[in-house]
Amino acid sequence: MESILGNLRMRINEKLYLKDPETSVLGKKILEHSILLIDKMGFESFTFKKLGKSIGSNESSVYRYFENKHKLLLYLSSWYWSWVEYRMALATLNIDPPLKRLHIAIRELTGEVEDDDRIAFIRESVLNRIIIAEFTKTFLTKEVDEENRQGFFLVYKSVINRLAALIADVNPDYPYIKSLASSIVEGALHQHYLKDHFTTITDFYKKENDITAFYIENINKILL
Amino acid sequence: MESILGNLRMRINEKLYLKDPETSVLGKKILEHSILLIDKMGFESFTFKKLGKSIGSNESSVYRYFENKHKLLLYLSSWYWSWVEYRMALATLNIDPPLKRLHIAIRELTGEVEDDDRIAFIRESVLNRIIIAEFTKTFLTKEVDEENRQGFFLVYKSVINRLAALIADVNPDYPYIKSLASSIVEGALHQHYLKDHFTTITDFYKKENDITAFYIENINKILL
DNA sequence: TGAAATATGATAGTATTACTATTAGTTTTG
DNA sequence: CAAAACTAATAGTAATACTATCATATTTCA
Repeated sequence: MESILGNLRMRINEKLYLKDPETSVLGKKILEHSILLIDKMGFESFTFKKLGKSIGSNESSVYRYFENKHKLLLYLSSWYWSWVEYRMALATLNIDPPLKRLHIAIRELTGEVEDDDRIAFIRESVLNRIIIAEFTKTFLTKEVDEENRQGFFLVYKSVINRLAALIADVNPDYPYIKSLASSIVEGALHQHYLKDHFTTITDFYKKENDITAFYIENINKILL
Repeated sequence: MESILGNLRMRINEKLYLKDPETSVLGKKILEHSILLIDKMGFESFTFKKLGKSIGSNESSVYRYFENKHKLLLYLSSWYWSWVEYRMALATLNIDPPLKRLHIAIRELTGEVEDDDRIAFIRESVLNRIIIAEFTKTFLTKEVDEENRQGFFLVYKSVINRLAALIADVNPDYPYIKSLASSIVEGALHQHYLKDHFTTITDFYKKENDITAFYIENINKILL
């Protein structure tokens, strides 16, 4: 298996930060509290001034780590997808039957997220809510092509391509492997959002979660 | 068939505007040029000041029609989904075989959009690009629940429920009818975006468009 | 027709945002 | 223990997202 399993540092593009936030106490506080604040007030209302205040520090100190809040969100997103990729790789490790491996990967990508206590300053369950509510906005911008060229979405695309590879192991003749993979990853976020805010257009309700079953049942019918 | 076929006025929640833009020359200019401007510069850079200038008018005049640019985008989105709903209803009219009717609806929802010359001040092909790039942002906000309660997303949900009804006609026993419908509507927008900006995670390329085939093939396998 | 109502355009003003720059103090490190 | 690096605080700028006011032009309808 790849080097991804060796350590718990996430793959994050260096151009996303000015100073690596994982290397200092203040940096980790910025990550921890930016997640909590964005979750609480939404990305549009979130500002570096408010973040500075909430960590007993200052706007200008936050700016020394991140150019702007968009880059910070890209950083948190990369962190998240890198963490998901790691969990996906780990969960499918040593699983030989391709279909079983695919199901396990889909479970990791579409299921509920629990906190990972190995990383104290990131609340993964909260970060997951941010990804559901805010991630799509990171690429729906006029700067996508330039930022994509700079590699800001590499980890996200890597997760999708990993899923695509597992799909290909099950049925290499299916003609839309990549679109199926990207549909599942994005669609799962969307269904989670709908279950919390638009219950009349999903079959899922707050507590009970069959989103994983929905995707597994569909992919079985599509590929087999 | 419903009253929707009787006239070409779109179903738009009255709380979305202060003064109905379809009732005046200036109002129609606001609609026409806001579409062109948002498409050109992206929603984040778009301002009422720039819009006023581009129509040879004034910021304050635009504010007399719309409270803010978010409401304007909600207005344009409602207009779009209302137009799609109308086209969907028309295209499936008098088509009896349920599967054929479903395929036709999916073609309307996932295919390329051409301008509708009956409405001079709306360039539907451009509005479609805006929906692909900006619509998702209209509901990924902290105000969703309140705005949903006010009915700002009724037309969108109506399109999805109409698709869900067509799915139920083909296979009423499928357990995830609504989620399948919402996945297709949102997923099609996403795949169109990917084909223009993230070619490594779709099977579709700029010119050639098989997005419709992707959804029809999948839904056949899922439902039959 | 002419007064009243309505619509538009222009300007000014406010609070907030998204920064940049500077400086002074504090902590780390070689 | 001196130099370097880091942090906090403050001030300042341009742009945004409005609100308010007023003058003028246009419409309407009595």
